[in-house]
Amino acid sequence: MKISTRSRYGLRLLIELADHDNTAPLFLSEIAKKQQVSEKYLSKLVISLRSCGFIKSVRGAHGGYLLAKPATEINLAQIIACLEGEFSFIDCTSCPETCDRSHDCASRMAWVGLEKVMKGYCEGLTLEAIRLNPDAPLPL
Amino acid sequence: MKISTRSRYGLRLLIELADHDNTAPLFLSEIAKKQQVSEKYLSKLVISLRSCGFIKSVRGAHGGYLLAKPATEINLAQIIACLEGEFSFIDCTSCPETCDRSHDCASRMAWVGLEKVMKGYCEGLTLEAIRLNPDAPLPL
DNA sequence: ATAAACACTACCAATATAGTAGTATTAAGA
DNA sequence: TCTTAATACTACTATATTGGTAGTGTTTAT
Repeated sequence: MKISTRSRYGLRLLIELADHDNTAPLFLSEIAKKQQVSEKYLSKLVISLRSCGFIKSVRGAHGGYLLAKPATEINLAQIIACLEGEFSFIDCTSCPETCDRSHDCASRMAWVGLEKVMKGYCEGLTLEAIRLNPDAPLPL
Repeated sequence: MKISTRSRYGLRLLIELADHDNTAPLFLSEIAKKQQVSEKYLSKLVISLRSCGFIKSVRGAHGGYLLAKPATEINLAQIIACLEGEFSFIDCTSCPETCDRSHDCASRMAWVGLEKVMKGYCEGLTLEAIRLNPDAPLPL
């Protein structure tokens, strides 16, 4: 039940972009260096982030990446959904057919509730709020 | 970020025990059959569940398993911690040393908050409450 | 033209998860 | 006391996921 490095690195990358003056693009090489992460690996993440509409890229020399929309309009639930494929803690919550006991499963109820709580928190937390690093991590 | 089958099966097994009259032990073979899961696989889970003090076993013929304490005194956070090894969504929350940027990491705050919310929910949900299948968090 | 940057595809390695096999131990009951 | 039904334990294998690399193609400022 660990969050993957995709989400971890991806969020950090977005924070980096949000922190940066958004008029000029940021090189991936620069982000990679600053975060001490493989540029090649990040280059796979940005494809997802771009297709989800969080960032836009500038190709060619002096290219790079910038946020495609204000950090106030991106929330953690969206970022996770983008990088993990979907926001789901267990398959039978979104797709009851994956298990034939879904119709009457006490344990499923617990998982559905947990996922709901997680989603609520993440939807309420914007990239901007994360970036500003509130010393109290505002629980729901 | 999926919950593992260990936790899923483990929770279902505990519910089975909680549903059962706790004076006589339940065979693992019976639980496995009822849940249509490999008995061998369950036999590994019960070792963890027993060492965490949730269940007790009766060896020999007519043996089996029963709850070691009331279902009201076991909560979901404990069950997850038992079966996943620990209740942790990301390593740097409980152990900042795993990452050298922990001291000032905006993204870490977000994960700490998420984990806190998850833990809060799970600690508040007892096995008994799960078993009783509250109509609360139930969309199918 | 050249070099700097992203875009894309394919692959490999490491780890974690899921599941199996087989043996040892315990205890009820004939 | 022998047999049988059950848990206890150790070791192994298979599969899936994750993390990461390699290499080539494309775009564009200079």
